[in-house]
Amino acid sequence: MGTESAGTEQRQPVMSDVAKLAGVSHQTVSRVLNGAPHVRPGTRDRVLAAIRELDYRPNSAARALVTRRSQTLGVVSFDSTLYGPASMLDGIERAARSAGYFVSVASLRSLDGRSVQEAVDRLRDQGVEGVVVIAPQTSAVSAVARLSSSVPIVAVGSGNQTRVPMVSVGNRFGAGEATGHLLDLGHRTVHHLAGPANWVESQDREEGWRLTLQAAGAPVPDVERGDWSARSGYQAGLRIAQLPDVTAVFCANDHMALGLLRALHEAGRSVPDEISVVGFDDIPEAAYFIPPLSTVRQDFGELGRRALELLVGELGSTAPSPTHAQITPELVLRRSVGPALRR
Amino acid sequence: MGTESAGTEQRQPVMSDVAKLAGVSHQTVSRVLNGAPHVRPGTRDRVLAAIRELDYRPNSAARALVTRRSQTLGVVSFDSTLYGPASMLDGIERAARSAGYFVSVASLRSLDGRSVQEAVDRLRDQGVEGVVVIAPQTSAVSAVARLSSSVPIVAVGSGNQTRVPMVSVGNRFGAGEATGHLLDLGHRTVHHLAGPANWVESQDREEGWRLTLQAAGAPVPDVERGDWSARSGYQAGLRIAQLPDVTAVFCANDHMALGLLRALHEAGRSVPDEISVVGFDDIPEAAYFIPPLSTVRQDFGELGRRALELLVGELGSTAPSPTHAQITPELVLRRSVGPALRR
DNA sequence: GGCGCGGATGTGAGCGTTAACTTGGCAATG
DNA sequence: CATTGCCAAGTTAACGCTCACATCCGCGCC
Repeated sequence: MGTESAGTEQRQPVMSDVAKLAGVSHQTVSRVLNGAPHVRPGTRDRVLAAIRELDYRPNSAARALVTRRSQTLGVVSFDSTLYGPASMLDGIERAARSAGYFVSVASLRSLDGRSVQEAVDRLRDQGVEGVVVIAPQTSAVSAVARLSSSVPIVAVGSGNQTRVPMVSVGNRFGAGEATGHLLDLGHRTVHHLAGPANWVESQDREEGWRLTLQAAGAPVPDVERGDWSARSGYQAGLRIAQLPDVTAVFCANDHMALGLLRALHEAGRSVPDEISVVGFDDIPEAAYFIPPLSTVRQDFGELGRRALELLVGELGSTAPSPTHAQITPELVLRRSVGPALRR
Repeated sequence: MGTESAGTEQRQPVMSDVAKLAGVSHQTVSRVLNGAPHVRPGTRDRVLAAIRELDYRPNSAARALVTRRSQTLGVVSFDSTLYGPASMLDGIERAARSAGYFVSVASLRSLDGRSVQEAVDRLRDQGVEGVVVIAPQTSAVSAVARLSSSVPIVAVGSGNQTRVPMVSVGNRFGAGEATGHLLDLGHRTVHHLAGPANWVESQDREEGWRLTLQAAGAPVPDVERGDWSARSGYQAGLRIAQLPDVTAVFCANDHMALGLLRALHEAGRSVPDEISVVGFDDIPEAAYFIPPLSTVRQDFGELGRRALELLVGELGSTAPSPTHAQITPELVLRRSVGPALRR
């Protein structure tokens, strides 16, 4: 008459249920589950059959408790709505899965260090074994650097911080390629529509642009600045369209380039005949802008994968080696660039 | 001389360490942690001080083991690189956090039912308390419906499946609004650039378009079909540009509309003078297409939030009530539409 | 002034698993 | 034929927490 009286109780089967059914001890079931040696094939088969029959699932909490390993990694992401972060998250998840890990996410509300610390703590409380931080703002990066945490952390996408292992894109290189190409086409100089000043990515791309101009002895125009959005690109574009001597613009990302293209279009300045435009990222839509946008391609998925690889390596060894992997971006030429006409 | 000899051992503090330091029993610590009543303020303070001093963190695995609650929800997502899924994921995560849950993600490799089952199982093995499935393909939706799972599931974004609680967008309504508006402007009929045939979203939008045309007694042209990408929109656009009598096109999403706009531009067919175009989604860039795209806005973040709300409700009650919430999209007018000229 | 009562705290068991031993065999060895 | 050694299991004890219950204390009551 107890609560267990009904034969078909709701209770999930546990290891000892399987053991009983297979006529072995629970430890043998554990051995089978973990692929431990010294189990006779026949025994193994009986256990596996029992597992199937009961539809037994090991309890991950119990396992985590005793092994002290949760098989879970955390990802801290700033604005996972953007194409870049979303792609990285995707890459990380796929890589994590094939490495046998689960992925738990935590979005940041704001960019300050406290928010990063909070997110990492949250993940840590959940018991993640390691954390990937996708937080390209300088403030966040330095926050990560001074993070007090017992779990391994790797940062992704940016920065030259040395204390934290990191995988990043050759932003300076990519910016240099874009700028250099425009100069080679005969443009006297190249204007720059930069990203937010507090993003490492912005800073690096701007630096790559500036250094290339200086190396070529070209004048360095004032920088226009946006916030990565098409809207901000449009507004900057309205200003740029007023400048009489602009013949080439390098944009820090494709979305702003989209806005710029529209502003130039409305101002009646033809791209690429009057003005050449190059973006950064190579989002899937870039090839379908009007005109198709030349841009610097970066492989976000690969970025995520490499970050995870780094993190898993970190987990294996006890040495917190501050590695710094880098991915090389690639200039993709489309119709938005052309030779300088007036000169 | 034992391994514990060093005063500064690595071992994470546990509840009994806190208890010892505070001069109470572990149970009292537990009470403080869980906000249980019957703890004297002074005692509480001593415990809190001890917790702070040791930087104690409760072990979530141990707690999950005994409470049988992991405080974790799972999200199954198809292509979290796309704007829609990424935004929903973001909305879900934020909502989950404020409801006190962690979020674990699992991306699908392919669309078939097996893959969905696999992802849900994976999450379940991890011990999630509930699952949100963002899987708009018909195959996935029906897979969810017949999913054998002990955890509550809600689907998001699509479908008219009754067995599973779901929150979706009024796709038919939105499509009808768009189509109706174009007809009101005097267009004899409206062409449709549809999404993949196996997506519920495509089907619903197509149906909304078709019904509106029929209700208005307008002829129903053959449907062009893409795969949501700008590339496919461009290719369809090249075909559409050949058709002499097209004056209005309703696209199943904004990305395809972008491709369409470029194809029309290249073919020398002016938008909106010759052809009006309406998209669906209102991605942030839509306002910066050339020309700015009229589209049907859907609030993905809200969608995610509502899905989570539904799931949490499901968790509370034992009754698996198949609710079906719906979000109403909104037509946003921009310069890509105009009155029909020839008539 | 003994009694009951409820607030504050302690005790012990158990969640489901793995780790570390222990125990039986049986074949190879001297 | 006793001894070693290894394979194939079983037994027991954690892991760190919460739950149910037991205990202690001081107070108001008749």
